[in-house]
Amino acid sequence: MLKTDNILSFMRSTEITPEKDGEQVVVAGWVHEVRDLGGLVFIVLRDREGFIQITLPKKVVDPETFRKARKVSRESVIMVEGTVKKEDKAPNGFEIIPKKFEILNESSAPLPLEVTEKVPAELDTRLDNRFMDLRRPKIQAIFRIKSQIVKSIRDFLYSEGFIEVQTPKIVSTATEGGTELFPISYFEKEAFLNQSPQLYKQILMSAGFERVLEIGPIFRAEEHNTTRHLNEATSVDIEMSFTDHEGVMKLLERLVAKVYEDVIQNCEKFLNILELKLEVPEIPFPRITYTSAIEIARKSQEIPWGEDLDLQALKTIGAELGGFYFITEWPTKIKPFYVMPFEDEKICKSFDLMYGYIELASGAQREHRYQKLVESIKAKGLRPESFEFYLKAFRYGMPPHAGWGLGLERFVMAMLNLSNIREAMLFPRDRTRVSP
RNA sequence: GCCCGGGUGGUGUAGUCCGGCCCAACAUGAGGGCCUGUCGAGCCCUCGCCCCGGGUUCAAAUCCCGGCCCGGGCGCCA
Repeated sequence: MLKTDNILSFMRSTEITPEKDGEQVVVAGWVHEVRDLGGLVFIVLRDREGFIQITLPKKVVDPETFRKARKVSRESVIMVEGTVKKEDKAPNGFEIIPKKFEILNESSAPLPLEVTEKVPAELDTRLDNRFMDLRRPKIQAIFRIKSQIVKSIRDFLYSEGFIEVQTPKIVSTATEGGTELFPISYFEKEAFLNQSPQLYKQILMSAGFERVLEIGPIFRAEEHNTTRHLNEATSVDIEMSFTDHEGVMKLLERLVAKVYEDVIQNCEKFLNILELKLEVPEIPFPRITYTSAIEIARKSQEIPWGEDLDLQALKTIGAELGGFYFITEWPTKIKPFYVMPFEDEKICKSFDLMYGYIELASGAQREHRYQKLVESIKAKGLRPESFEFYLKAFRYGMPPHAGWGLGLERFVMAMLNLSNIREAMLFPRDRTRVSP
């Protein structure tokens, strides 16, 4: 029977070295492969950190253990107690000769996809069987790095005096216009899943939090079907009082550089698994105005001033600039109502952080003057009455403020050079997928 | 929403253009066997597939129609 003290004392693959030769250990994990040579059986055990070879010479191990081990199905969960043996012929220079070999849970066969990566699987098949897809070290590496990215973002922003908050995901109004919202059934009322914490983090500026951070889900009901859109994504949002767009751009580029530093320092193993070599991007990032950006885009297409940049335009600009850069001074009419215009009201204090042709973040100094804000809402064809809960916060002392929202999965995608944003989400929600 | 492309063993592909040589091939896998140094082990035997429904035809994986599902691009969007 399984002993609980074993569960508490088992070692992970990376904790064992050839120097532990002769020591008794307990290891646990999945049967990655079984190589049965007749009188000698090798079992490759896979755990969270790597692989361990379990070696069963017929003449050495007990016959019952030998029989059980050579018949165990791939991906079964096992716990092995045995002796570490220094062995140059074994991977990592050691192997384990088992005394006890316990099958904690037998796996069915055949498997829905190959964890060993001998046969590729399509993304759709992989996502349908994500629990197994995620067993592949390459896939797990993406989420180990994503975890580090989130930790790094938190650490950095906490050190800059940010307070982490949680704002509602169920909201009553179609907030910013632009994107489509998912309607939900909320008792007798109409409600939606929130597309962004924008209005709430601004209200918190009025509340005096001064610097807030939120990492949470956002929902977009767009019927897009591309490799860089999700219907549920994670947004890293910040809002900061007593600063302008320049202030939050500087914060953002420092954050990006810090995240790269931390990932390079702490995720070497996972970067190696992904065969990636990262460099900390140099800051400050180049800044180009919208007006000069369309000048570049005009090399390959017609584009009138005031139009949003389409993919073709962004590809032309991205090819010229490469890496990280900001596009600033956008036309006011293509940005949301809450952005602060310049003196010349045709352009606004809005910026996008780009990586190549991918938009990673978008931010601005916000309009904090009540009357101007109401006018701006009207100018977008929206009704100020439906924003009363928000506008109220601007009537009783709203400091000047600025902020941005960074798409976490897009950031992961950019850093790890993933070809599809779905790869950056454990259980992606797209146009057709709601399960698993 | 628009435009392309596609659905063949558990998985990934070939075959479809030009119907018959396909009661469908290859790899991986699964079941069994041999083998004491494998590390994508090797070798032998066996198992398993044409998305669904109509139609054309002597004959359909292949051609036509409808449906369902999926992928990509555009638009929109972060």
